Amino acid sequence: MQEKLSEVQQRISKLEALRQMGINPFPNDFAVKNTAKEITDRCGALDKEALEAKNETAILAGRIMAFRDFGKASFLHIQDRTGRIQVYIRKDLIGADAYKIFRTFDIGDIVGVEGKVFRTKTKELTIEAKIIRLLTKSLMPLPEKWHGLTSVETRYRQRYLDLIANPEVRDIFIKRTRIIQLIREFLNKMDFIEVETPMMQSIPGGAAARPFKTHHNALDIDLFLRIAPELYLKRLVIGGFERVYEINRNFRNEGISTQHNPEFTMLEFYQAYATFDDLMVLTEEMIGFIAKELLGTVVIEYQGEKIDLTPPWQRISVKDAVLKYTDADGEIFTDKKMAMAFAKKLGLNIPEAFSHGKVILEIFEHVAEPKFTQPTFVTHYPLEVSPLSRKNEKDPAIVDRFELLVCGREIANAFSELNDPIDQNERFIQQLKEKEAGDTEAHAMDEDFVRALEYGMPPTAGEGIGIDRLVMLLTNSASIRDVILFPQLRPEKS
RNA sequence: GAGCCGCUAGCUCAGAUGGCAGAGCAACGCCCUUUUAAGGCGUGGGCCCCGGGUUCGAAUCCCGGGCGGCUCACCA
Repeated sequence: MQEKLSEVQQRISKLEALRQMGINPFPNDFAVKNTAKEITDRCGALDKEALEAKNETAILAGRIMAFRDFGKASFLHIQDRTGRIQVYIRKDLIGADAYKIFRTFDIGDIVGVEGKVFRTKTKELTIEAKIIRLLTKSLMPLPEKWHGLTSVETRYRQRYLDLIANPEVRDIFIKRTRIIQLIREFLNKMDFIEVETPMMQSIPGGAAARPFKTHHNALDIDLFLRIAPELYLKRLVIGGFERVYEINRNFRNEGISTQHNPEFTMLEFYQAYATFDDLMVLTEEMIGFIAKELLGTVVIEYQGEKIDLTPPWQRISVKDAVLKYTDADGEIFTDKKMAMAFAKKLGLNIPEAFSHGKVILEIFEHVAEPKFTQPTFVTHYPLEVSPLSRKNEKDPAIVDRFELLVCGREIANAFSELNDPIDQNERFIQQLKEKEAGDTEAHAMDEDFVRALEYGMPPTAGEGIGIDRLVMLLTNSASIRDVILFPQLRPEKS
């Protein structure tokens, strides 16, 4: 019979052969004592003779990543959560029977190893195995050792393979975790408390975006996945949590790109008795702290650009930025018709229904936003596009708000919070008008939030930082999919 | 949603002009007790993304579809 065996079938045969010999290919009784890194740290400084004299031993486990077979001896590299280490297997040391079993092991199998630490001729720190045991049989062949896994689609769909094969990918996700830890460390030290607020909301508020809709059967009500936690966090400030933050997912039913994933992670924090000016300083300190702890420097490189995070960062108002990068007449900020005409001149296609502020914002985003490569706080956004922000004391057409731009991208958005319930109610009403005029992203009315404000919210400043984009920046990642473990893709089978 | 590019062995990739489906790694067999992209000799392995069409003949040309990437639009 010349039945063709696939590699998987070959491996299943090996597994069955082991079972025939009374060996469990999936045991769970191997007590791991060491890691690759711990062994390297412990023995890395010792030379061949010193190692010989000290008789250092190790018990560790990991996945077989490479195999070099010499007949009666073999070298392999195994990989655990801390890295790779070489293992040397000798027939005369583990015994002929054990060696025969060992020869059935494949790349990808997970093994436990016990032995002495030594150095080879080429000085590589190596475990000379006294015992090697199969802990998990792998039936699927791993990606190739040299090129690794490069198929972008497979990397995203089978992220575990990406993590096994590509150490730099692993690094990025370890850095992501570390960044979030550092944020918590920074904020906790400042007496912020971390909270969790609803992901399912009956009024999706706190941002201008299209939500995902779902339904609760028992209550028989439609709910929306949240687009922002903002209004709930402010309710907590009203409740007396004067410094509060949440790191969690937001969901927006919009396009997918290198900058956008339908679910993304946001840090939002609120500090009572602070202003948006205070938050600029806090932001400089926090991101500087993260960069220093994570990378050891505040001068980072992103996609070929040197980014200097040394404070203070440039501050410029929307108005000044537009005037700086265009020959616009100052009148466009007071006259909507002038603004529309100027936008048209720039080649922007702007619906008549857009508010004056939205026209200004469109102009700003078109002409100025891409210019800000170095970290820049763009301040004083138009009132109409900021329905939750406090008005500027001197100019009621603008609000005390900033966005942090790095490499032309928005990393953070912050403002002194509007805490006047009557003003807030009017702003919501204005948003409803814009919704009627055709703006699908206009903010919804939230009467319960207005009621909360009526009890009195202390003067507060709040900020949101897009964690995925921050991680992209700090890990030099070009696409948001490279910092999200399982980015949204279309299902594989149609 | 639009434009451009890609999809061939488990992985990484070749396969001008239409003419027997290829390499390296991985796998399998043999040799080899300090290698590290080990080496040597040999062997097996394919829904060429899917469906139509043109043709004596299609991985290759044409049409439709799927999935992915990039750019743009929307957005954070």
